[in-house]
Amino acid sequence: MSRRDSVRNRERLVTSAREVFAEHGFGATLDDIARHAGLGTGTAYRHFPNKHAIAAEVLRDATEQIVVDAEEALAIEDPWDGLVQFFQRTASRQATDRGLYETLTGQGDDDEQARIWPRIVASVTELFERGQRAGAIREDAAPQDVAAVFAMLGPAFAMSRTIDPELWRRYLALMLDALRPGHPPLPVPPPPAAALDTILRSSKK
Amino acid sequence: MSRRDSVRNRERLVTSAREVFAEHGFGATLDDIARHAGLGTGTAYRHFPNKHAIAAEVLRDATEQIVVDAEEALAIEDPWDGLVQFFQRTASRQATDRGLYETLTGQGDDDEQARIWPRIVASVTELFERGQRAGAIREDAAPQDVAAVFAMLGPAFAMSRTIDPELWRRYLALMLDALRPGHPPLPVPPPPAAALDTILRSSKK
DNA sequence: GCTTAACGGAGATCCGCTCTCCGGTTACGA
DNA sequence: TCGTAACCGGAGAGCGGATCTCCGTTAAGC
Repeated sequence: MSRRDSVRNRERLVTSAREVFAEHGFGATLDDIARHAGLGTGTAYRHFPNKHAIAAEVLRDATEQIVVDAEEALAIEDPWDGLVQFFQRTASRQATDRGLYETLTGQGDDDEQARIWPRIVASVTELFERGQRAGAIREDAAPQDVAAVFAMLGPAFAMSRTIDPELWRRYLALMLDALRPGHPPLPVPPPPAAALDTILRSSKK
Repeated sequence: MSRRDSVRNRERLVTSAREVFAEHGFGATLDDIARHAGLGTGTAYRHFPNKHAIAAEVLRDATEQIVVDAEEALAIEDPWDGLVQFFQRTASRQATDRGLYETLTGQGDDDEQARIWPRIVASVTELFERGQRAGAIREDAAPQDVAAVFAMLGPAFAMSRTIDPELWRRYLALMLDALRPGHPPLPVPPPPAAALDTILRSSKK
């Protein structure tokens, strides 16, 4: 049987990783995580072969929540309200969890992004098209634009971190206003749906 | 007197730097620039003590253009048309010049940003407030939001690079629609004007 | 042609991150 | 209570990527 301290330290590491990734993003070091947990690096590497392994464990919960957000949004009768709730909840999570933003956005753990992405896309597309059929969303927008909106919120999250934790709500509201009907037609067609996965990976080298 | 080949090589380096910074951003290496110019690293370091020095020379022209854009926009009678032209021209420059975006956004050369920033802010504030007085811009927007909009366009520029060079126009149009009057009030006040310089530095460590 | 400034690029140096190794410590069973 | 296996900690080896130097070679200018 395994020792009590070993079990306890593993938990501490996971908790620490959650906090460190949230605050400093995926660029954080396993050493950082260990130190933040009050443990040595050796201990960290005994429990997890590398950063990827511990990240996988931490990220799964966070990304899974996004899917839940989308499903809960679909349960709301009013299509626009549903979309707004989805955006707000999901954005709120990303505003306080830099690692989550990076993962969804293709700047973090590729495997986890690949795993969760199709499921998010499926739900969001449904949510979006429902809103569009109901006339709550402008005709010339496309589901792909949702991904773009989240990508563009990234800098807003960064500003929130240094200026005012709630600032991102202002810019999300701005984007939502733009998605309403009653605007002149958009000048360029949306990116092809097939490019959806590439959309956010773009900032990569 | 200095040798002709020396003069020629210096020019080649500057041209090369312009191209390399535009394509790969400020993270590019002096070695990269030298190789792209078809010259050796030693040559690069003889002409410029470090990356900062050559960047300063290259960036000045590019940032200066932004100021010109703003002034030209002020010369247009219709306040809204002026603002749109400013956004389109300046965004167009940034879409094709990654180094320029990074500089304006505080992810590149800090000195050059500090140098040009006040002048851009002055012009843009005037441009923006003129539009607002004319009722072309929603009441609850603020000049600071312009900086935020440019920050948020960053991911759109990245997408343009990999998907379609003109794609950023779609998302700029989206943001401009949102700046028009006739929307529900924004939920959070704009960042303080004093935070303007910090706004974009946010993505930094 | 000769002198000498300028060139080129291999490699020294630095830096930050990843991961290992092993002496010291501690939990747990007998 | 004691012995031992399991676990801990953190110094530092290894690695990769960037910056910058050094010096033998090249060619411009007279």
